[in-house]
Amino acid sequence: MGARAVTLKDLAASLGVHPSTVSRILHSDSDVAKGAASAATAQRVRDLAEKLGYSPDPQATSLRTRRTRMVGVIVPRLSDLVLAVMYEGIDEAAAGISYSTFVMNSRDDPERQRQKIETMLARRVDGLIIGDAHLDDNLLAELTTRGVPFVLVSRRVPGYPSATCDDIVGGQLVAEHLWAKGHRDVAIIAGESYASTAVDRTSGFVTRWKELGGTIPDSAVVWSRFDTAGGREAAEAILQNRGLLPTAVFAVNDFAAIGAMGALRSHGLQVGRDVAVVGFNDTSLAAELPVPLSSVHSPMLDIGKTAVNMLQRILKGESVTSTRLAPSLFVRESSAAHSTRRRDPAR
Amino acid sequence: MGARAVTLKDLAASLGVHPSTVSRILHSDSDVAKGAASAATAQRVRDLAEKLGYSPDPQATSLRTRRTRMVGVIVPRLSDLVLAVMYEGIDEAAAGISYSTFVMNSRDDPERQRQKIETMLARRVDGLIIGDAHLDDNLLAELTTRGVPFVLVSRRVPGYPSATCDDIVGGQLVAEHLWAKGHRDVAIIAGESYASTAVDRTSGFVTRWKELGGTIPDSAVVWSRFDTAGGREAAEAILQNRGLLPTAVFAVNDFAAIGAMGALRSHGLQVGRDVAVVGFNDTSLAAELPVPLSSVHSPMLDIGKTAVNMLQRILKGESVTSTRLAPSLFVRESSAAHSTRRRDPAR
DNA sequence: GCCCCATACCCAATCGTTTGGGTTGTGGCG
DNA sequence: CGCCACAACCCAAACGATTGGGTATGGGGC
Repeated sequence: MGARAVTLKDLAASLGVHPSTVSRILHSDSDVAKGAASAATAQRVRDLAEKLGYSPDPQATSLRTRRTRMVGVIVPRLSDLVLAVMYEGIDEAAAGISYSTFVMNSRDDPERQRQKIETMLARRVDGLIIGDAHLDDNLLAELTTRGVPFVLVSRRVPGYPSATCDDIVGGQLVAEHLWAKGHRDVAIIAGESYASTAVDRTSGFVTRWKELGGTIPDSAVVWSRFDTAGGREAAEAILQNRGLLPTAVFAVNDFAAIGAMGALRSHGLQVGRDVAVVGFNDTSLAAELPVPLSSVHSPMLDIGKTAVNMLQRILKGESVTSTRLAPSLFVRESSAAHSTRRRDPAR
Repeated sequence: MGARAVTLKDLAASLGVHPSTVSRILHSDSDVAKGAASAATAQRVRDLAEKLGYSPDPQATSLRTRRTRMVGVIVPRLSDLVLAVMYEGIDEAAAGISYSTFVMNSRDDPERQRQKIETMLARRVDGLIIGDAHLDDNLLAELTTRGVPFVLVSRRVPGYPSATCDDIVGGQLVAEHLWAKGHRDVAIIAGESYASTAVDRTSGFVTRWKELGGTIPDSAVVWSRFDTAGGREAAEAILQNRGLLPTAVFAVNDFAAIGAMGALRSHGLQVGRDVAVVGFNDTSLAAELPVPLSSVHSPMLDIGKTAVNMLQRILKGESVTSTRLAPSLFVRESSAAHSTRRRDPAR
């Protein structure tokens, strides 16, 4: 780097005061560091710091204070739009309280997950935001016993603090919508069973569906990957099952929904007329697709910001409770029509 | 954090040697730190370090060595799939040489861009990878005079080291493809004029098109945002222009292409039959869309990795030359058909 | 027997900040 | 006039690692 950065000592030397005095002055949030320096001196110090563009060395500060003001964020994939947006919320909120964030991709692989967490801890992050929690792993228990502060985001795991969308309610909204549109035969592309998002959205849907008087066979719930290819495969599986013939498909993720739309179209079905499709997350793409996709909006930015707030409180030693933010359904062309097709096993 | 981390001094004390000895042993990549310690001692040290899970404090190390092994990455938006994938490449390559990366979003806003760069420099990153370079800004010149090491990624600016796709060739590929399919009236959704990706892809297309004997009026080149909504608006503008009536549309970005497909469909045109559409980047979505989208594949992961390699060489003081990685065209249903529609001004 | 030279270490300064504890000097009060 | 409080500073020891120098010890060569 070009010019040697200006240090506290430099400032102190050129003003003829002691570094510690400069430190105290620059630190005090009050206008005058009470007891540390005269108002005049304080002003001189601040002026010079400003003029020379002094910025404290975070490494030195961290070394002394034992806090890095860095948080580690771990997500399945950053190229998953949903997590990318949450991360934007996280980063924005973190920047607002002058924290910096490290992100890493775990690809939802438990081993990689541990490894990434270790490298973040080796970097001495103050805490973690975990976006790839698995329901069936004891990683979180280990972190707790090691005393690592963390919050979950996107996915929840009972017993640990999390900021998520209320996925159960989200699933219910879809159930109510499809029921109201006259659908009685539905299938669910349910996502990965280790993710609470998938489980909750599915169970929310199924529970409400049954409350409304509907039935839904186990074979109508297809677990899948969250991406487009996964959605396509799941839809193929559904179409293969001659006993089903759903008039509507609920995919717990927009990308899976897009894949499903592709598969349905390949089978000569027109989405929005022959079959309804509803996704989840209301990613920016949903409204803009050739056939606009109905989707449950989850407040991804806010979820990210909430996670940061929670982590901040945990770092302060306060206790927090998990937050579930309210989703809302956006009905678009893919599921706007009333169901006309009746069950027709002879098709 | 729970247990106090174990330090060099701890290791030294419990083995009865001096911290500096431990440091030298743990440092030497060779089996024995030559001249520093006996093989036996070295082994004892390494064993204990392993057993106690010693990991050096990066803050302390950085303070002393004046290098943080962190690189700052700045992108327009991480929720832009293209940059997200490049970032994955960057992060992977960086992790491979035990560097960590900070990412920040500039939203392509020059002020925000500067501000984010300043906070990265305040964090004392060793270098920058810049993914949102504007052709018309002198930020890069400033960084150069300040002696900040950086490389550009995704977008290039003449005179600065960059790792990009060869966008000119990419544009040419599309021109050749559409020409071969019999199209003679085309429109371009050109992207943001401050981004080399947009400019190069467009000029590559136009140049080749003219070489092939085609003509393309200025009004057929519509500058736009890179996202879905931008593509939709641009397509609307093209359709509004009664003088055009293109049989094919080239969008310099897949998301813009998706938006355009939506607009075309709203106007009763069937993509792949009535009008061809070609995108750029070959994002994971392209192949999976209801109407699979032809797209120019750009090796995003490799671009990211290349950028890291280049930065590493710059940090070592070596000189580097910009790299342009070869694109390749994937033809899919959206542009597979031969053009049948002839110019029909009376439509 | 003496000198020299590896070998195997130890010492201490240093990176830039923070922070608990001095140390002056001045003014006010009784 | 003596004392005390207070303002306005200074001092020095950390934090954990690195690194350019020492310094004992022992063995080999002559």
